[in-house]
Amino acid sequence: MANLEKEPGFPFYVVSRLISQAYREPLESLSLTYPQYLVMLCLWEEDGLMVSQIGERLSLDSGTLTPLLKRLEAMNLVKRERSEKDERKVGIQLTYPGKSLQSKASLISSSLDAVFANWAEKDKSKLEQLMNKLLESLKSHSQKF
Amino acid sequence: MANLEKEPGFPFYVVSRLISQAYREPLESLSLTYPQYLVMLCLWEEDGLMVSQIGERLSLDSGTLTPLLKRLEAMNLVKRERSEKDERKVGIQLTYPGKSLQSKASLISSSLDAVFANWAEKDKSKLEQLMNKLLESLKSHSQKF
DNA sequence: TAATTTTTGATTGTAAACAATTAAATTTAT
DNA sequence: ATAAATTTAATTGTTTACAATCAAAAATTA
Repeated sequence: MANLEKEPGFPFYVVSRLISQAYREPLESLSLTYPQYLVMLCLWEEDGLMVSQIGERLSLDSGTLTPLLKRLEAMNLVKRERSEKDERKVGIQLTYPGKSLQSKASLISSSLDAVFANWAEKDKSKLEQLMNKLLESLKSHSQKF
Repeated sequence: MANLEKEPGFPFYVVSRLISQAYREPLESLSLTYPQYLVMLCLWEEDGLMVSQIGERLSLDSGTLTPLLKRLEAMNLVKRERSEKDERKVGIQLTYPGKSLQSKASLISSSLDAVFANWAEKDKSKLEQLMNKLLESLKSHSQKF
C-alpha cells in the first residue's frame, strides 16, 4: 500500500462515499438522496433561498444544483420561481409537502451514531474540530468557494 | 446554520469534493481525473491486479471501475486481459506508457501541501489518525466494503 | 454426478459533480 | 447615456458513483 498511503486525500475520498452510503438506507424513507437531503436542510433552515445561496452553503455550483432542484420540484417538494426584481435569480420555495417532510427528517442526522458508538467523546469532538479547520483551509485555497 | 451544523457527515462531504478539486489542476499534466489517478496508484504498487482487488483497495464496485478502466485502456495506460484459469476474472496490466507515467506522478501527492502549510504537525497527524479510525469504523458497519 | 450457491465482472439506469460555455439582466465605469 | 464588466442561472458534455440485474464460471453441497 506504499503509494496510496502517501496520498493524504485518499481517506477523505473513501470516508465521504461510505458516509453517503450510510445515509442511503435511512433516507429511503424520505425518497431523498444525500445531496437532496442537504438541500432540503438548507431550505428548512431558510425558505426562499436563491440557487446561488444554496450553492454557497453546500459548495455546489449551478451545474449540480439546477438538475437536482428540478428533481425536487418534480417530487413536489419545492417550487422554483424567478425573481421579479432581478430576473436572473431563481428563488426556491418549499411546498407544503416539502415543509411537512421536515418532521420525518429529524431522525436522519443520527444515521452515523452507530458508527461512532464506541468512540471516545474526546476523539469525536477533536475530529469535528479538525474537519472544520480543514474545511476553512480548503476554502481559502479554492477559487470557487 | 442550525440544521446543517447538526449533520456530522456534512464536513466530510464538502472536504472530499474540495480535495478532488485541489487535485484537478496538478492532475491535468497527466490527463487523469482523481479516481483514475487512484487506480493508477494501485497498479504502480502492484501490477496485474484483478478488477475486484482494485475495488477492495479503493472501496469501489465494478459499476464504477469497469468504465473507468476502459477509459484508461482507451488512453493506452492499461490493458484488460481476461484470466485463462478463471475466465470471470479480468486482470489489469500497465502498458509501457502506463508505467512511464509514474515518474511524472511523484509530485502529485503534495498537492495538498499548500492547504496544510500553516498547520501544526500535531494537528495533521491527529487528523490522519482519526480519519483512519473513522474509515475502519465505517467499513465495519458497511455491507459492501 | 447433478443441483445449488458463490464469485466475478459487465450492463443498465439514475443521479451527482463539475468544467466550459451561453444568455440575460444588472451594475459599474467611462 | 452607453459601453464594459459582473452576476446569475441554465445548458452541454464528460466522468464518477452506485443500485439492481444479468451471465458465466467456479466452488460447494447434496
